[in-house]
Amino acid sequence: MSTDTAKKPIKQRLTPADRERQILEGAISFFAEVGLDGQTRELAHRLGITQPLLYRYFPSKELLLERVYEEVYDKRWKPEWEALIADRSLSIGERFRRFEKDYQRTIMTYDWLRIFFSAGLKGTNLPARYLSRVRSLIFTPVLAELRRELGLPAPEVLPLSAQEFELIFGIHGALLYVGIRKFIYNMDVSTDQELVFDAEIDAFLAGVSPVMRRLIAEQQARTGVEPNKT
Amino acid sequence: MSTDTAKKPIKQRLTPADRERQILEGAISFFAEVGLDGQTRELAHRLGITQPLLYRYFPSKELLLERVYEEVYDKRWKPEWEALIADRSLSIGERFRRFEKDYQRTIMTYDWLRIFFSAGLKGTNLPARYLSRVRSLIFTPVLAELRRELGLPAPEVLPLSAQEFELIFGIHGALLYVGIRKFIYNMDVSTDQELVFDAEIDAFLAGVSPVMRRLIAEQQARTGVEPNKT
DNA sequence: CACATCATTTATCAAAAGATAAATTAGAGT
DNA sequence: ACTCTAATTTATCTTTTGATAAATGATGTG
Repeated sequence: MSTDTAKKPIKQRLTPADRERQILEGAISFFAEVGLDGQTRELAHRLGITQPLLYRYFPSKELLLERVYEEVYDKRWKPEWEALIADRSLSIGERFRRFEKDYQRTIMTYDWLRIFFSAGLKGTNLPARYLSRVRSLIFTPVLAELRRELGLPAPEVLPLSAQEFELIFGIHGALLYVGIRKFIYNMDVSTDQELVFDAEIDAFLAGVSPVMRRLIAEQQARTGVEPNKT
Repeated sequence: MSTDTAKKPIKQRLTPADRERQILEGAISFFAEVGLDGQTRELAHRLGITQPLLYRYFPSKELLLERVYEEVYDKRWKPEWEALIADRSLSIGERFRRFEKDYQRTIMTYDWLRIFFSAGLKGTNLPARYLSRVRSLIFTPVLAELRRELGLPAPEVLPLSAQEFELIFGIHGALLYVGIRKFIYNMDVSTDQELVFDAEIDAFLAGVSPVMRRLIAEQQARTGVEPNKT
C-alpha cells in the first residue's frame, strides 16, 4: 500500500544520450534473440517505450542495425591481441593459446555469435570483413612466427600458402564450434570451456608441426626451391 | 517469329505429385537464399505459379518448412556412414578420414548449411536433434575405436568423457568451418577442399593420441582406477 | 508559478504477408 | 467434339510492419 509509487513504473524522461544508449543496448539483445527481422514494435515494447520514439533516435531500422554492428564487433576488438602475438618472450604456441582463449571468451556470447550469423545469412558483408581483419592482424603474424620457430623459410622468401592459413582457420573454427553449438544450435555444452580449449589447442600444436613441414616441402618441390635453404 | 510458342512459357498443368515436388525443390533453394522468413508470394513468383496454389499442396508455410527439413536433412543422411565406422579392416584414423570427407562433401552445400543455421537461429531444435544423431551414431563408436587402437580402457570400463567428445567435435567443427565461411560468411574459400581436409585430419590424428592418453590418465587419477589396467 | 522546450505518445498511412473462397480453364475420358 | 474433374488463378480478408505527423505533457528556467 505504501509502496504504491514503486509499483507503477513512472514514465521517466531520459536525456537523449541515455535514451539512445538504452535503445542501442536493448536492440542488441533483441535482435540477437529474434533475428534481424525482429519488429520495431516488439523492440519498443520490451524497452517500455512506444515504437515511434525509436525513430526519433535512429532514422531507420537499417541505421539502428549499423550501430548495433559497430557496438558489438568494432568496440569489442582488443588491440592488445595484436601486441600479444608479437611478444617473443613467449613461444608462438603459448601466444596463440592465450590469444585464442581470450578471443573466444570475448566473442562467445549470445549477442556476438547470433548477430554475426544472422548478419551473414542476411547477406551482409560484416562477417567477411571481420574475418579478414582477424586473418591479416592475427593469423598472418602467427603463421610467420610458426615458420620461424620451426626453422622454415620466412614469408618474404616463401609466401604463406592458402593451405597454411587453412590450418589456422581450422583450429579457430574448432574452438568457435563450441559457441556455435551453444548459442546457434541451442545445445548444452556444459563442459569446462577452459579445459576444452586447452585440450584442443594441445592437440593442434602437437599435430601442426609435421603437417606444416610437409606443406612447405611440397610447396618448395613445386616451385623448385632447394629444401635446405633457410 | 517461328519460335513464338517456345518463348512464352505455356501455362502447363502438372500432376499433383510433380507440382508438389517442384514446389518442395523450389522452396529449398528459396528459403536457403532468403532465410526462413522468406515470403510465400516471392516463392510462388520464382516458381512461376500463384501464391494460393502453394496452399493447395502445403496447408501452411510451417508445414512446408517441415517438409523442407525432412528432405534436406533426413534424406541426405547415409546409413553407410555407420557401417564405415565399424569396418575394422581399416584403421580408425582412416575410417574417420573417409567418413568426414564424405560427410562434409554431403553437407557442404548452400542449401544444407544455410537452412541449418537459419533453423538454429529461429529456435528450432533441428540442429540439436541432428547433431545428437551424429554424436550417438558416429562419434561414440569413433571414440570407442580410438580407445581400442590406443590400448586405452574400453567405454564399458571407463565411460567416454565429455572432454573426449569435445576433441571429436573440435575436428568436426574445424572442417565445417570451411563451409561456414563459404556459405554463411560469403567468403571465397578457393583452396582445394580435399587437400585442406586431409591436412586438417592429418594434424588432428597426429595430435589427438597424446591428448587422449592424458585425458584418460587424468580421469583415472580422479576416479582412482589404476592406470595400467586394460 | 508561468512558460517554453523537447521528450514522448497517440493517431494514422501504405505496403507487405499469410491465408481463404470463389471463379476459371487445361486436359483426360468417353 | 463434349463434358466433367480438378489444377490453377483471381479477388479478397485480416494482420503485420516500417515509417510519419500531430498532439501531449514532463522538466528545467526565469
